[in-house]
Amino acid sequence: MPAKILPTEKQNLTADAWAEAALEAMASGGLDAVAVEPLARALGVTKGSFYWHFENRDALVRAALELWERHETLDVVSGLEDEPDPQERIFKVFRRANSSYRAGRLYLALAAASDNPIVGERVRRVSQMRLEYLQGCYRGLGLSEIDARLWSTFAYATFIGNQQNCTVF
Amino acid sequence: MPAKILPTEKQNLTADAWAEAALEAMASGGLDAVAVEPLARALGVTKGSFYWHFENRDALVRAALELWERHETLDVVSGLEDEPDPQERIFKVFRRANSSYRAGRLYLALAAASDNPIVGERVRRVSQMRLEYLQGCYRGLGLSEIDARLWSTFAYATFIGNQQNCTVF
DNA sequence: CCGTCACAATACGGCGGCGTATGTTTGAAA
DNA sequence: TTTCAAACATACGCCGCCGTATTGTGACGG
Repeated sequence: MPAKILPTEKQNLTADAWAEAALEAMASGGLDAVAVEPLARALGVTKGSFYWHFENRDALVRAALELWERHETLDVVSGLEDEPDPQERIFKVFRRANSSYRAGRLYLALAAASDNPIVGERVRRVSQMRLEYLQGCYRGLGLSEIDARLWSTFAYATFIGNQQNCTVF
Repeated sequence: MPAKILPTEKQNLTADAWAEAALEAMASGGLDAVAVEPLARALGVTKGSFYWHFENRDALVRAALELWERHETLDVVSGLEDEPDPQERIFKVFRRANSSYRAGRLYLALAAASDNPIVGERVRRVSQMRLEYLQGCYRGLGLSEIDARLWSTFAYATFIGNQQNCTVF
């Protein structure tokens, strides 16, 4: 949210605001909760506004996923380039990823909707980027390629499972 | 499916058949895919049949969840009472649970829909039963109460995360 | 042969979301 | 001031699902 400071108090909606609201809905109600009219009501506008910003509902889903992918990659990996120690990187990246309850619910909803081709492609890409990053950290610890792959997938699976259990309970 | 062998080839639908179809739909399309009319089409009947067997859609969801709970408890735990070795029990229970791809998708869909009170209650109960069973196994290995709890949750989280990754990829 | 009962088909009204077509406001440039 | 386009509102038709009410049908006991 760039938060443009402009004279008008009543801000016009941006496409990113819609995408953000779509993520919010997806986190709390799954992919099917990304519906135009309920979102419009939540944003205090009508869908006449929506169809100016987007072509249709699928375009909104795509935009939301792109936003999510950016958040997942930038917000987690950024700020770790100046951290030289791989062990410290692993700690920090898990701590950072575990901080948000919403992120867990979001990933769970997206994983459950991964049969949808639009969602599935993005989810697989994000998962692979996470795994490759982790694998790089373990390689930095001196592990072989195979061992790094083993331990990263192991650690990631434990993380995902714990996250899923936390959102269920 | 008791598979009643009766003269009539054209079998009448039972409530369990509807519940089984509901589970099938849930596994491949989430909770919202449990819709009366699409299920009726899939079963080759009309919804006029459905509303004779069930009060409404929620009743179907409840029946499907009960069926799922029975499968999860009976199909996994049954046949392990004659296995005395806890280590062997842990092996077998994980192997058995990992056998079905559909079960993974089902649990993922249910976990994603656990904000629904009907679903959430059942999911939490099943998860706890699984955890307690695992904890019992680890206790049987000689671990203390605390250690057994630690290792069982750890193992279960790894299992769940790996299962989720497998359904995504 | 006839009721009747389990099971299913048909028909209907309602609701909510999608997308479109067309107004209406507003800010800023010309 | 006029003009124009961005941003939103309004109104409409369509479709899919829910639930109800009513009717239909095949099997079985009497």
